Parts: sequence; structure tokens; C-alpha cells
Amino acid sequence: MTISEENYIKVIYHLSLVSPKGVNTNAIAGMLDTKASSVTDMMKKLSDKDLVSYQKYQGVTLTDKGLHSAKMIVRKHRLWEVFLVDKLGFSWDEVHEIAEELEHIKSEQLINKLDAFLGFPVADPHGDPIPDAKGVIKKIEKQLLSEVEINASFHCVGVKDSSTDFLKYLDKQKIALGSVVKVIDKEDFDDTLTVEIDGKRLTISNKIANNLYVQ
Amino acid sequence: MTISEENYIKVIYHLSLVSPKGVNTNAIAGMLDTKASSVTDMMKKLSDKDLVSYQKYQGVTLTDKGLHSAKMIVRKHRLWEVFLVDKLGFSWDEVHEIAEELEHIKSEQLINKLDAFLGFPVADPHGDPIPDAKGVIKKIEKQLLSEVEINASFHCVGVKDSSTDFLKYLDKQKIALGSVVKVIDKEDFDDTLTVEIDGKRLTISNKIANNLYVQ
DNA sequence: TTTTATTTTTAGTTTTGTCTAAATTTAATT
DNA sequence: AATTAAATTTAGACAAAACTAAAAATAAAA
Repeated sequence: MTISEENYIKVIYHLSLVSPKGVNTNAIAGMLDTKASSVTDMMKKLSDKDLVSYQKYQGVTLTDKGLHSAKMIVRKHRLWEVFLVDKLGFSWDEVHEIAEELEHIKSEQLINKLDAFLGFPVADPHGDPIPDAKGVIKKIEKQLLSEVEINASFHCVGVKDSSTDFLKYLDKQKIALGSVVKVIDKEDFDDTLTVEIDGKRLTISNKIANNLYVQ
Repeated sequence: MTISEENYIKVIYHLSLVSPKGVNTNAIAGMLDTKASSVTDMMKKLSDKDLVSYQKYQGVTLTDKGLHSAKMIVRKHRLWEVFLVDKLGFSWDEVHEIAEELEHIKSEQLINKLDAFLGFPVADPHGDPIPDAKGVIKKIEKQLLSEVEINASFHCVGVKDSSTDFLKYLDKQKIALGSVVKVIDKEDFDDTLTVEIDGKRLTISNKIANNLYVQ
């Protein structure tokens, strides 16, 4: 598989999680910052390689083979992110771009040794689950902070939006994975939350609460 | 720089160490397993980018800019090799191929953090020197085992040939970097050596001795 | 149910890096 | 010095992955 093919497979995988019935050409083009016509060309190629099942105008889904490939790419991406944060001291908003390159390094032995070196982590620095060597993904139980009951305590376990802006906001507020969050109050008008994070009181917009996973 | 351009620059760098007056088109083609005509095409491109100075039929040399790029690629390659051996437990004959891919990962911050994580090593697992962040290469004093005087003791500090076959031979004989070698005797007829390595007596052909660096 | 709008595909180009085959230049030999 | 051999370059072509513009299919609206 070329790097380009791998990127397509990965994007189809992520879009499939939202629209499992079939992924649109335009959606893929949008994610890869390319044109719909280029996507069509690539779908033919991936279809020939039995990585996707594709029928003209009907959208595309991953075959078993394609799904497995996608999981292996995601596995690599997330393991490298753990490496970058845990071992090299990068912050969680800096690692995505570098992992986008590292995820295309071929050796399976490398990734399994890396996995062991990192202590077989189950989640990346953003709380997203890491597929194991067979592609099995351990589901992480989680709720959005915007949806939990008042007066209960939780742990931060992940982010939905992992954009730099959002991650930097969390850093500024000293919110990290593992932080203890207690919801004190919820404003009826705009769903603004008053929370206590690691003992510190804070006001949080609904948009924030809607992008933070807790358990 | 594309991966292909980087590979050309790297090869020209290595060949320059042997023929500093100018590197031949065919030599480059041989190293990259490509055709002379492809090399010519690429030389034009690299020349346009001021990475090599190239005159038709006259061979090619790296410019200052090209030399610096080459050293940064070599730096990355060798640092990743150290990582693979020291941290992930690969053996020294397994790492070259993987490092060939890793050397093309772009981030400068990544490589400098990796350097620090590894403790700023000065040599890779084969004893080859690692350029620092500025491109400075600390010269490692070394002699070929085939050229040292009899009855003196040395440490293994590197290999000249780093082919899998040779490295596996060394593994089998329990010769590693750091091993203490004492030359007991040299056969006049074919320069076969009798040596003591870490206390164990061993007979070594001239071809072996000619590919092992000691200090 | 037509008509209009949107999405998707086809057809034809472009760029990068490669190739083959032919032409040219340099080096080696007689 | 002339000829042969080797190395190098040019010319033209190809595959991968992208693009633009036009055509076709599907979905939405009147």
C-alpha cells in the first residue's frame, strides 16, 4: 500500500464510524483536502485491491481486509502519539502531525516492539482507544461531560475534538486526562456548567462540555 | 524535499566520502538500484534547488546546502538506529531497513527530542558517528583490526561492512562493540589472525579483520 | 412529475519519478 | 591519431496521483 492509499483507507475508516451505511465521495475529498474526481479514481483502485467495496454513486465501505488495514494504521498512529508524549515529552496538541507521518512506517515488528516498550497502552494521549495487534479495540466506557448528572464526580478520559485550540484551552485550565471533575451546577438558559476540576472551581461553556469525555 | 530527493542526496554524500572530487552517475544509479538516465534527470532537479553542483559528464558534488541536508538525514538515520537497538531491543543487523524509512520523517523538533531521550549518543549501533544538531561530526579514532600491531589490546568500536552476513557472523562469535580484542599472532602467508576476544581465543580471516574497527 | 440543484463520474491534462532506446561525450586501446 | 568501448545524456513514453471541465446520475424542490 502506498502512503496515499493508506490515507484514503484511514479516512474512510473514520467516516464509517459516523456513517456506517456508506461514505460519500465528497466527504472523503473534504477530509483529504482533494477533489471528488481524485477520490473516484482512488476508489476504483482500492476496489480492485479488495480494500473497499464500491458501487458508482452509492458510496463506499471498507471490506474486511480494508477494515483490518485501517485499524493497523490507526494503531500505529496512536502508539506513536503515546511515544511522543510519554517518552519524548511532546504535549498532546503537538503530536498529531508527526504521527501522521510515523503511521506509514511499514515494519510490523517495529510497531509490536514499540507497543511493548510503551507498556501496551489502551488509549492514546487524547483518550482514543488503541487497537491491539489483532485489531481488537477495547471499548472505553465514556460520556460527554455535557450529558452527565449534576453533583456526581468523574474522571476525564478523552476529548471528542482534538484540535490544537481546544487542547490548548484544556492545558490553560489545567484539565488533563485523569483530572477529577465534579459537576456543581448547570445553567438552564445555555447549559453552562459550574464544575470543580481537581478541587478548583471553574465555569465551562456547553461547547467545551460537549467535547470532553468523562467516566 | 521529497523522499526520493533525500535518498539521492544521502547516496551522493556517502559516495563523496570515497570520491570527493565528484561522484559518477553510474555509481549513484548502482546504489539506488535505478538507471543512469534517471540519475541525470534528478541531478538537474537537485542542481536547480542548489543542493548539488553538477556539470554534464563531469560528475556531481554536494553544495554546502546539500551537504547539510545530507548530514541531517544521516543524523536521523543513525539516531533512529540507536533507538531501535537500545530502546526497542532490535539486533544491529535488523535496524538498517527500518531506519531507511524513519530517516524521512520531517520534524526537526522530533529528532532533537529523540537525541536527548537517547542521551546524545555519538555513534550508532555499528560504530558510525552521529552528526549533532548543527551537522558537526565528532571523529572517532579507529584502526582496522587488520592493521594493528601484534600483542596489543584494543576495543571494538565499529564495523566497516555492515551487511547482515557480517553482523550475524560477529554475533555468532560473540563479538560486539566494546569487546576487548588482543592480537596474538598473524600468519604471514594469508594474514590470518589469532586473537583473544573477551578472553576467548579465536582465528580470524583477513577479510574479517579488514572490516572491524578497533581503538 | 417535471425542473433544478447537488453529487458523482468521465475524459483529458499535469507533475514526479521512473523507464527504454538512441545519441552524444569522454575514456581507453590499438 | 583513429577507432572502439564505456559512461552519460537526450528524447520520448509510462504509471501514480493529482487536477479541470464537462457529462451523467441522484436527490431535492417546485
